[in-house]
Amino acid sequence: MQGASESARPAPVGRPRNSQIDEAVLCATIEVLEETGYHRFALEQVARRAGTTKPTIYRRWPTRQHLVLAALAGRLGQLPVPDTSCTICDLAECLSVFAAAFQRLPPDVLGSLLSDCADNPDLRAEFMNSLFDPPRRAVEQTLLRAIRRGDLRSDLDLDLTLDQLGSLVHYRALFRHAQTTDAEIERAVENMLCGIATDYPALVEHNRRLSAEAQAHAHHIDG
Amino acid sequence: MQGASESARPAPVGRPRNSQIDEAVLCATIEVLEETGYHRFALEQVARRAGTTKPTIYRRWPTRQHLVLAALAGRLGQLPVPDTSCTICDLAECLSVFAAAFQRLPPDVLGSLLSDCADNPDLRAEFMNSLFDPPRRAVEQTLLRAIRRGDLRSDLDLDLTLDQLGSLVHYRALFRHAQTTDAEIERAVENMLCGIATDYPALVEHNRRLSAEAQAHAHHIDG
Amino acid sequence: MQGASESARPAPVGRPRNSQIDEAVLCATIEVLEETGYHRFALEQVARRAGTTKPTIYRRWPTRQHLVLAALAGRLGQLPVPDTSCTICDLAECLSVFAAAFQRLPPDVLGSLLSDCADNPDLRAEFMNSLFDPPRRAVEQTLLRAIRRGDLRSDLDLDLTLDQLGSLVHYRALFRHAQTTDAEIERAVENMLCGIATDYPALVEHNRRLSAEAQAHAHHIDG
Amino acid sequence: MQGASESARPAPVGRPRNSQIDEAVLCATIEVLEETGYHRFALEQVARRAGTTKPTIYRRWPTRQHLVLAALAGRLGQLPVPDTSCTICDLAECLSVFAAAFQRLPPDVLGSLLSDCADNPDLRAEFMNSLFDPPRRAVEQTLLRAIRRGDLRSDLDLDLTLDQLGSLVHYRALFRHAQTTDAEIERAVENMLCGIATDYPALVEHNRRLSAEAQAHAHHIDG
DNA sequence: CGATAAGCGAGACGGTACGTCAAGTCTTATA
DNA sequence: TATAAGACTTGACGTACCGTCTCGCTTATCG
Repeated sequence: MQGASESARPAPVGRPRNSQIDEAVLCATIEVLEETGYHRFALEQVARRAGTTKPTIYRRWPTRQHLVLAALAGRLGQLPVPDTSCTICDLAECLSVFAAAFQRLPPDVLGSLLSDCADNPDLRAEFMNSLFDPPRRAVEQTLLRAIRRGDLRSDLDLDLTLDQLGSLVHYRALFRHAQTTDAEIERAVENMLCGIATDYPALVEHNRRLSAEAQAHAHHIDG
Repeated sequence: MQGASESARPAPVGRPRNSQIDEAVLCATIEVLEETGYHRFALEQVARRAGTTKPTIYRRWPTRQHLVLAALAGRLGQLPVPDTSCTICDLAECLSVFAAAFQRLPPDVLGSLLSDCADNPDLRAEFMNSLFDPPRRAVEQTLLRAIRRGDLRSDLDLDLTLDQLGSLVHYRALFRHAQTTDAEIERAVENMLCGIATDYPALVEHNRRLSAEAQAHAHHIDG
Repeated sequence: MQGASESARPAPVGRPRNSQIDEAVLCATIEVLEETGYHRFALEQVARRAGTTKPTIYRRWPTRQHLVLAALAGRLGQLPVPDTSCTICDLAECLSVFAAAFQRLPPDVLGSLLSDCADNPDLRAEFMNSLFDPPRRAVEQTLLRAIRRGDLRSDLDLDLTLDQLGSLVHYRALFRHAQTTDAEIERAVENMLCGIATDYPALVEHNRRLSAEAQAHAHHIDG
Repeated sequence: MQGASESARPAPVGRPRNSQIDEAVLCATIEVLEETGYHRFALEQVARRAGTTKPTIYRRWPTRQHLVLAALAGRLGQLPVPDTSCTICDLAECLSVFAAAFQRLPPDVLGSLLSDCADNPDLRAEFMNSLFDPPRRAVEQTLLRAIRRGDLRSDLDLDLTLDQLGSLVHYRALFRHAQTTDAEIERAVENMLCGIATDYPALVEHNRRLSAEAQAHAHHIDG
């Protein structure tokens, strides 16, 4: 029963929108973005390529940023979040899927777009919601499940850990300074889970002793 | 005899440049950047504020990007790399210094600038060299020292680890999604050094068993 | 059947141009020209004064020269060519009308504009067609009628005669070294029609004799 | 009595000017003018070609216009004014010499230069004095001699007649719409001396009659 | 079925900033 | 003190997109 729609949409009077245009424009947006980059990205080009015109585009997306955001979000789609009982696999899988998706993005887009959203809070929220959060949320859920399962320390700082894992997705997509293969992702997960120190307690002890000495030294000077 | 000319800089003939202008322009660049953001950043404004004109600016920096890069790099300056015998302190100190420096940068600049440098390899190299690499190199040296000292696993993947630590600097400067306090940096270093798993070997074992099962299952289906 | 549209103008698709802008710009052009002269003539001033912007002007006239040309040509308008049976009146009338029109032009425009058109043949042709030829053609037709009527010598060199009369229009407009009143025009026409010599045949005879002598002298020397 | 100052040149103290520079600059000016035309004429080009710099040029000629004027005037030099007892030869000779000289000038210079001088009276005077007057003065003297000799009508309007002859020099140099050969000059002189009408008195009579009729007609209407 | 309302292609419009060019002036070091 | 070199201020250039507007036309739904 669509009774729900009784109060719902504002009665579609007039000529209905041609939804093929939406698709054509989003598609053209991606193409132009890939060919010219975000700078030199001209809406007029998008319009021409999509076989339409600027006003028709502006009727659908209020700003260039909204358009690009929509196009990119569409491309990311609804990526699946794995849920096995294996913490290691789940993490690796999450990261792998998203890293692949982001590496397919045109290289200079993420940064520019983010900046262009900087002074409009709503837009920024939309950016975070559609491009930043999805991989983070997927990893977050995996981590929470692992904590509940007792696989991870319960006093975990989630945000922090998400950054340290997420850097493989966004950070590398932005700076493109290194490849992100599956092997690398596995190593990263390992790093994260078991640490990189050979003997952490020893390091802590050493650190504690130094601090004490430093303090004593300071006292000495003060006194 | 002007044997002095042996190192022979190109002989400063003609009216010398007024170095006060360099300073004034760099300074004005930062100001305008902070007030208007990178988009809306107009060279004419910079010129006016520095009490000079566009051609004079273009004589010094070939493009807007070069100018901004120079201004930001100048602001980062030569940050100190600590070197005590304590791996934990050194890492925390490095990250703290750089995180503070980057958090002082105008919010939307890093991303836009990066993108604007995308299609000019030289410019991009300069960006990486003056804004991306410094903190990474500092951390890298600290890590290498720690490996030599035997504090860290010798098979460490440096790039990967640098990302997982560097995310606190660049990644957060870019997305501004979370605070980066000293306490947080300490926690991050701890995460990195000792890992977040409660019992890593057990996780590995579990993972191995699942993989074996999956393979068996696959066989079963195939056969 | 669209047979009607066969002669049809190219179908005015898109938003039509605002013809008030054309007028305002042409008008502003004349004003700025008169106030600042052709040098110091700034398109930005014209735009501001016409209440519009540079791009809008460039959409209509491809170069500054085209614009100025159009403005001046418009001001000359379609000047009438008199046709009575009286050669004297017709000539005087022609010249008078055009001299008056050109004397109203801003003083430094004609020369500069002409020079600016020098290296673009099309532009130069347009200059000649709209500012140089009209008075000449008017006078030319008057002369041709007079020849047909038998009032003028049939072996007349038209171009030459046009220059000798036209100097009152263009030449004086350019150099502004002398007034051109109606009285003066009448005197000029008289000069042209009946000559300035008291006894032309005598002058010719004298000239012939001298030439002969000179030749003889030369012979004498040679021999 | 300024007798004292008669020897008194300004005391040649300091490094003397290198007069070769003057020549080189004037020469380079002509060359650049011929190659690029007056528009696109850049002082920096002149300086480079003359092996010197802008300030050195500005020390000698206060403006670009002064420089160009000097260069052109130098090229015209002191042209000779013929003086035989033959009015026809003298006129033709004068015009021929000057027409040749002006036709050698770069094509777009005269007009632009004239315009650029428009708003500076001194400069304009200098222009008139060095480029406009010389041929006119030569012709003027020839005409005056001819009047004294009784060859020309004594009530001659000199300015007017000078324009009608001078058009062959300046007017054609400006508009370049027609060749000026010696044959043409002879024809022009003939035109001027004996007129182009077949029967001038008849034309005058006709004109007088028409005027009378017109007046009568007007009376008729008025009354 | 014809009025109404929106969608649409086309392109004009007012803006803003761009990066470039040349003018004419100045400030050095050198001759 | 003139010169060579080149930095400097000034101001206009012509171009490129922006995001909005105004047309004439098409395509729906509603009265």
